[in-house]
This record gives sequence, C-alpha cells and structure tokens, in this order.
Amino acid sequence: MEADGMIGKRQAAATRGAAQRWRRTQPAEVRVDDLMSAAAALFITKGIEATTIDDIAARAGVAKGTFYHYFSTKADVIIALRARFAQDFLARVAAAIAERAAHDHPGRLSAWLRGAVGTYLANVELHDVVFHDFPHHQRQSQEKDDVIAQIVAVLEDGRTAGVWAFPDARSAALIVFDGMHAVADDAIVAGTRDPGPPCRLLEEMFTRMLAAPRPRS
Amino acid sequence: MEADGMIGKRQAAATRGAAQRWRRTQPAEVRVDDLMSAAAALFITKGIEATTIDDIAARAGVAKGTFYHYFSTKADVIIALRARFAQDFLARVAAAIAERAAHDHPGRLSAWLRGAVGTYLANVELHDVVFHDFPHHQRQSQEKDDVIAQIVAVLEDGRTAGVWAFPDARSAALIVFDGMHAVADDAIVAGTRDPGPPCRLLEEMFTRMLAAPRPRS
Amino acid sequence: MEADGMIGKRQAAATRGAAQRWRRTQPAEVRVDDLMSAAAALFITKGIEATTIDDIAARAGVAKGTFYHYFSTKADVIIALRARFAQDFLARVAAAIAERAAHDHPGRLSAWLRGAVGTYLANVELHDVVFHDFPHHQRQSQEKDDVIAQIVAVLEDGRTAGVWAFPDARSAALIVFDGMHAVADDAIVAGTRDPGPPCRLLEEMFTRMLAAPRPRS
Amino acid sequence: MEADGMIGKRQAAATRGAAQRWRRTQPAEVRVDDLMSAAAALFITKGIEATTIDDIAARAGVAKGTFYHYFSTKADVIIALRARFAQDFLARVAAAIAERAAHDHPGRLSAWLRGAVGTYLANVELHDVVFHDFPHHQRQSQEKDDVIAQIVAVLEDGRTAGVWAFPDARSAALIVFDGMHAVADDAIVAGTRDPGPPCRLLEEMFTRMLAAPRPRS
DNA sequence: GATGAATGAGCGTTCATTCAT
DNA sequence: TATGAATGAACGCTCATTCAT
Repeated sequence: MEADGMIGKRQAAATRGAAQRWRRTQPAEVRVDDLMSAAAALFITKGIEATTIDDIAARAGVAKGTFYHYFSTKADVIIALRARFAQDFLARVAAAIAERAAHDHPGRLSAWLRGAVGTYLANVELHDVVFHDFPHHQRQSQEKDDVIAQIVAVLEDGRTAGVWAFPDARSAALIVFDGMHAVADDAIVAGTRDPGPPCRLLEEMFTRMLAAPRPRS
Repeated sequence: MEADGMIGKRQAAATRGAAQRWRRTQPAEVRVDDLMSAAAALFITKGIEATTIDDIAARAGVAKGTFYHYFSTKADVIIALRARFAQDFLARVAAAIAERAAHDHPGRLSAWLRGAVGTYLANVELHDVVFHDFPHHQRQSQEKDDVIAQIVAVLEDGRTAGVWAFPDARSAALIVFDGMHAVADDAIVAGTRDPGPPCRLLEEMFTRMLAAPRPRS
Repeated sequence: MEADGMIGKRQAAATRGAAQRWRRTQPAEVRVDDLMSAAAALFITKGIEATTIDDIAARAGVAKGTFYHYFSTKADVIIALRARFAQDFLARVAAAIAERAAHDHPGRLSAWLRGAVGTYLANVELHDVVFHDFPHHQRQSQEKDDVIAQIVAVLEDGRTAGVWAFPDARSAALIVFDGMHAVADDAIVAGTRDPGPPCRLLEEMFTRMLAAPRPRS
Repeated sequence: MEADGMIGKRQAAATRGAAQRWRRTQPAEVRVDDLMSAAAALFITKGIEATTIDDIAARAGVAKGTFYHYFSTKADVIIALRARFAQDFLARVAAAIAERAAHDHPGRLSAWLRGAVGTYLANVELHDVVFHDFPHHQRQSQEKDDVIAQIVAVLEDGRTAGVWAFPDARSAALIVFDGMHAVADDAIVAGTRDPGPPCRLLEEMFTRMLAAPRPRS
C-alpha cells in the first residue's frame, strides 16, 4: 500500500502551481480533489462539526463560493469522501485477492483479511470520519454492500470447491467484515498498528468458523 | 422483555402529576428521568443535531433553565442515556444467561445471543442514537468493555470445561458481539424484527467457530 | 391627528430607562414595540432590503437574538407593522366620522376623506414600506378589506337615506379608496402635504359620482 | 387582443434555432428579447427576489456572462420590462379609442375602460411584477404619467364638447385610472377574468362622476 | 460576442448558555 | 429549585458581479 493513504493529493496540488504558471481557473476535477482533500484533513483534525466551510475553502486555497460551485452542502463532501474511500478500499482489497491463485481459497480469504485490516489500520481516522461521525448514517449503505458482495464471492467459491461450509453466505460475510473491524479496532486501542497479530487471530477464528466438516473416515 | 423498551418512564411521569398533587418542585431523580426520556424520544424522532435544549425542556414540561440544573451540556444527556442503555442491556442479557444451568455452555451462549439480539432489535433507534449518532464517539468505551467482559466470562467457562477452544477470548468475544450486531442490522434492513432466524444463524456460525476439535478416537 | 404619527414610541422607550432603574428584562409588550418602531424607522430610511436584523436589534438596543424572541422572521415584523398601521388608520378615520351627525351623509363622507388623506399624507413613508415595498404583496388583504367595509357602511347609510345612488357599494368604495390614494399621491409628488386641496377635489368628484338623481319636478 | 399576452416571444425564439442553422451568436435584439422574456416568466413564477441571474441566463439558454452584456443589473431588466409593458398598454388602449368616432366622447371613455381592463386582466401577473414587486418603486413614474395624459386628453375633449364637467382633469384621470385598477383587482380576487361586469360598473360610476349638469329648462 | 469558473462580502438564522428574579 | 428573557458568537449559504480565455 502506498504511504500516502487515502487522504488525497493535496501536496501534489500545492506543488503544481509552481511548475505551470499559476492559473486561477483549474479543471473541475482538480478543484474537487483539492477541496475533498482539504475537507478530509480538517475533518480528521478538528472533527466534522468544528470544521467550517471557510476552513475548507481556505485550506484548499479558494474562496468560499468556490466550495459551493462543487458541493452543495457540507454533507455532500462527506458523501463524496465516503464514496472515494469505499472505492479505494475495494480496489486495494481486490488487488490483494487477485495475487492469490484462484483455487487457493484460504489464501484468498487471508488476502482479504490482510488487505482489509492493513487498509483499515492505515486510514482509521478518515474511515471514522466518513462512516461514523456523520450524523444520521445509514445502517444499510451501498458502500458496505459492495464490500460484503466481495466477501460473499470469495466464500461462495470456497464452498463450491468443498473447502468451506456455512448456512448462509451473507451472514458469514457480515461476521467476517464486522469481526474484522472489531478486532482491528481493539488493536488500535491496544496501541499497535501492526496488522500481523490481529490478522493471524482473525484467520484462525474464521478458518474454524467456515471449515467444512472433515468427512468421517 | 417488557413492551416499554428502554425509552423511559415518561408515561408514568405524565400520570404521576394527577395522583400526587402537582408540585412544581419534583425530586431530582424524577426530573432527571423526565428529561432523559424526553431527550431520548426527540433524539430518535428528529435526530440529535436537530433537537434543541428548548425541545427537550418543552417535552419534559420544564423551563430551559431547569435543564441546566441537571445537565451541563447536551452531550451530557447522551452520555447518561448511553449509560442507562448499557446498564439495561447488561442486566437483561445477564438475566437470560442466568436462566441456564451453569454447565450448559452452549445454552449460555445461546441465551446471550437471544437476549442480545432481542434487546437490540427492540431498541435499535435508541441504540443508534446513543452509540452512533453522537459525533466523536469513542472507539473504546466502558460500555462496550463491560459487555465484552460478559461474553468473555461465558467463553472462558466453556473453554475451561473443554467444550470450546479459541486462540484469544477477547477476540472471540469481539467477533461474537460485532457479528451479532452485523447480522441483526441486516435483519432490520431485511425488514424483519423477529429475532428467531438471525439467532439461529449466529448460533450455528459461532458454535462452529468455538467448537473444540473432537479428540480422535 | 397627533404629530408623532405612527412610527412608534421609541422616544418614550429611550427615556424610560432613565426614570426607572435599568432593567435588562422588559415586558414583552415593550420589547415588541421597541423592535417594531426601530424596524419602521430603518425601513423608511434605508429600505427594507437594506435593513438588516442587526440594524434593527442595535437600534432597539437589544441583542440580535432578542429580535428572534419576538419575531420569527424579517417578514414577520413587516406584517406586524402593517397590522398596526391599518388598525391605527381605521381608528383615526372612524373617530373623524364619529364627529359628524349620523344623518349628515355628505359630512361623513367628507370626514372619511379628510381623515384618510390626512392620515395618509402624514404617514406615507411608513405606508409605502408596509404596503408596497414588501415583495409578494397580496392583491387582497384583510387590512384593505376592513377599510373598504368602513366606506361601504358610510355609503350604504347614505343610499338608504336616499341621498346617494350607485350600482354597487363595494365598487364605489373601491373607487373612493383608490381614488383617494391616487390624488393624495399626486399631491405628494406635487410637493404639497396640505390635505386641503386634494380633499376638496375628491369631495366634489365623489359627490357627483354618488349623487342620487334629483327627482324631476 | 392576442392570446400570447405580453410575456414575450420566447416560443418563437425557441423555434428559431431549428429553422436557421444554430448560431451561437445572435443579433443583440434577439438576445435582449430572449433575456427579457425569460426574466418575465421567472419573475412571475418565482418572484423577483427568488429569481437569480443564473436562472434567467439558463432559461434564455445563454451563459451568465452574456446576461451582463445586455443588462448591467437585475433592476435593469425590470425597468426594461416595465417600459415594454407600458408601451404595449398605451398602444392597445390607443387602438381601442381610435375605433370610436372623434365626437363620441362616452364611447371613447368606454373604449379606454374596456381596453384598459381587458389588457390589465390579461397581464396582471406581469403587471404586478414590474409595477409592484419591484422594491423602492416610484410613486411617480413616466409610465403612469403617459397613461394619465392619455385619459386627460379624452376627458378634456369631452369637456370642450360640453358633455363633461369636472374641477380638475388630472384628478379626474387619476380617479379613473386607479379606480379602474381597484375594481379590476376586485374582479380578479372574486375569481372572474371576464372584463364585462367590471367595465359596466366603471362606466356607470364614471359617467355619473363626469356628467355635465343638465341645464335647467 | 460569449463563456462560466471564481469571487467574497453579506445576511438571516440558530441555539447553547447565562443570570436576575 | 425553577424560570425564561436575554445574549451574541458562529455558520451555512446566496448570488450579483468580474474577468481571463
């Protein structure tokens, strides 16, 4: 995983100005990115509530009005940030899984766990901001559903191959996902950001949970 | 579980006035309770942010200043509400466990699950308000720790008895707790509030996860 | 008509403080009055749009929040001001009419005209503010209807007595009312605030308009 | 009177594009007309205040900057709209008068009334927007003066011919004009847009008001 | 002529909190 | 204890207007 995490390309944006002559007008994509990154950084530092639109605009180096060109509301940025986070998460984890052989089901689950825990530990602050601190969050969200679908796919493959057994793939996936969060959170509280130990624990627990009963000899 | 849930004794409070001659001055305990119940109801209905101290005071039938006699801040009420919720949760689940024989470990786990899912499903709105909608929530909380300790106790007993095996009791408990939430949430989204099906699924998954390997004959 | 017009009792309010020891808390009625008068003065001077709530609060000597204790919106004050204006107008004109004998129909009409023109000329600025400058004004308003009803009463009495004749009392009243405004406005533009000349013109025109045809001898 | 009223030729403008190949650059006159019509429609629908320059530009199918090529201010459009309205009103009424014989004074007054009421009833919304909803309207306006002059001419002719008598032509004209508005407004409130009944009432009232006293035999 | 991204002063409104009674 | 009028800092959001392309 890259060191920059998911907070954004603000630094790059700041440097850009020096290279090419300063243009007051920027491509929409760049402005949006700058604003989102500024918002993310502030949300993490001061919290969502305490961050004002003025703060965001100032940090992005634009006028307040410019913020409202691209977002219609403070909540809007959070939603965009959430989408960006989820997209990133999915992509990283998918890449980790893809490194394992298609038939290596335990390896794929392990890859998911390591990818997920690693990404999560590396971006907890942003994760919390976009998924928890936002009032009136949804119990059900497209974002979570996408991740669950990803796990379900891995599990179903393993079941088809006869390695795993479980009464309901979705429930199993939910337990894997939320169990992962719980154990990772505990690791954070314990003060470690090394994904190794929690991953090993999770692998062992979930391996037991999913293992197909050994056929009697 | 009583039908009234955990929202409070507002109804009782309302009736009280009739029985005992109306006294502008009420025992502190009663006032606090009225205010908390009023707050809970409003938080659920309109959300925390949208609920003003005025709203709470009005619903509790007191002046705004009175609110500040008992709570120093809006956040204060939420914290109190959270404590009340957790206390209630612990008590109910403990009662469910106590109904089973001390050596019936699967039964005790099952009792925990049924108690927890049932209580949760019956009070989701309040749960969400006090545990999620409150900005700047803590990853770590005394409340959650108490519940985890409760599960750990059940699990350790089972392990000591040789029925269960797992690498780390706390991690196992975390997976049980958060897995329970995840599956219960999914049931809510699916539209059912019948605790039966999710409980059965959880029992099966966790039984597999915790089962001590059968000794080879 | 008193010289103070309808703008309010702000002066009195300002003096009050000196006499009785300064009380931060004032009776609601006084505060409302102070705020309305401050608003009226500012609306006249700078226009409604250009007047901010801050301006109003400052001129009334209270904090901005206090304004919102008594009015929920800027539009609210305008509506209140309109009601106060209309009430005052009706009262003054009614008083003028009451000075004439009940059977002196021309005298009563004349009294209405002189009362109306006088009051209008003495308060045009406020009149304009509350009845014209307020966007989305209503073609139909309770206020105007009340005044029309007053005129209709005078006209009907005269018709019953056989002094006047007209096809429709309401239409006649409308022409009297709006004709009065038109001629008074013209006088203002012409630079005079002496109600005499326009009144005489109006009396002559309306006398002709309403006169019952003399029976042929 | 044409069915399209005075709102503008937007429809024509919309079709134009199809016929002649689309030219980004349009003759100034066309652009101005498109913008005025767009503004008028929006002012009527949402009110002046609520209509933004963006709205107007969007509805006219041009960029915001283009608006500022042709008008320097929002108020500018209103003034232009007012002039266009008044010009139209005068023309229509003048045409109606011209249909009557030069010596038919009652007929000419009647023509004025019918033309005025008809035009007014057919365009009230626009009328209100340009003459009332515009903050800081003028008591005195070139537009109104032109109309008054038109009525004065009719009245003076009749007086010269000995059919009418009145103390002051301008006052009489003002009463006719504002009386017309008052009665027409009342008809609108009453829900009818048939100009017949209000016209008949006005004719009778004004005929009485203006009639020269019959010489005694 | 036409564009539309950028601006930023400005304003209405909210609401937690205080405090004199 | 209880009240509720008064406070005033704070913030989200609007939108007319500019100007580089």
